[in-house]
Amino acid sequence: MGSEPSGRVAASGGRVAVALDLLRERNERVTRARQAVLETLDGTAEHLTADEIVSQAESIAPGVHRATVYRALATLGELGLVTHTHIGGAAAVYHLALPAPATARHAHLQCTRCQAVIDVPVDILAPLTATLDRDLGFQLEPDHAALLGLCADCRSAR
Amino acid sequence: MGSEPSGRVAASGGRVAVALDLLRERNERVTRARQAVLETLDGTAEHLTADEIVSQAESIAPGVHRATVYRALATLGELGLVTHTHIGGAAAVYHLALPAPATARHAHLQCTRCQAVIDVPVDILAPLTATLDRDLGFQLEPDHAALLGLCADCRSAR
DNA sequence: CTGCTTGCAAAGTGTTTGCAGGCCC
DNA sequence: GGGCCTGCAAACACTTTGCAAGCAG
Repeated sequence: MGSEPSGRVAASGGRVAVALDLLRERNERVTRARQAVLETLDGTAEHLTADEIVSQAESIAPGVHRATVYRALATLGELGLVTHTHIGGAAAVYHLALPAPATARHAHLQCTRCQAVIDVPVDILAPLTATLDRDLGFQLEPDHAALLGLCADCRSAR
Repeated sequence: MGSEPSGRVAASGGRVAVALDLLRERNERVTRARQAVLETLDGTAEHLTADEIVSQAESIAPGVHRATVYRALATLGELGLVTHTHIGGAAAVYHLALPAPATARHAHLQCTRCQAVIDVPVDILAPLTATLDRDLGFQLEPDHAALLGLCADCRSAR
């Protein structure tokens, strides 16, 4: 399944390795729990909820605790390595913000009927971002909360 | 304080009265709890959380229960009389969607630093709404979730 | 060693649900 | 009087926190 030659993380080039380096750089400790969280996030293109991260991290670092995952996500978030998005009023989803914090960012649309989450490039929000900036001085974080509405399927279905 | 001549709700013209009429029209029951919720929402220009609505409704209809307020808000929401907005990952805020369901709607910006909530006319989101509609067939509900970012004050402060 | 991190358990929000009784129509 | 609504309590989902032990540096 994995593209790594061995069971270990690649020594260079991998996003996890980059993240771990940044941890060391900031004098944050490199722990099994944090590695497991980073590898989990690196291993999926999906948006993972904290609970899903717990499950998957569990298989990398058995015994890792839910609370620890939350704390790791908070720390990694403060360092800018991980971002989260609030989906409606429910659980937040997390993703790795690497290689560059501003690259490949996407916003989320969620359907209020079927709950589907649709990724859209942040570009779509660029005009709005500019407007809010110009008119109100508000610096939008376009990927920090999902936009809610009805998806195409549910619109035609009802 | 109030602009009503007596302690009772005005027989006509009041938003609460309009809402109650619509309830009857839909064969939904007009109960003390629902009235209290509507009057509470009518009485403030603020965005109220469910908990704040409970407190204030309590003084109109003593003994009204939290769960009942949630159910009333759900029912009123389904009828289009009340809308709610998810503010970040925290409690939703509710407002009366009257007189007309599509009038005076506003979106919410929330500052991720100072938590302030800023109202903006939905017009600002019109271009985005049009883009999402055209490109993806997604029907945005611009006031259903707050947009997160940094407010002008916090931007300059840091 | 020093103290940041973890595991555990428990508490804290915000919201929903099952049930029996009560009120609206 | 029939059935929708309510009050109550308990459960629920997500997240946070206090504390003692553990591991990173």
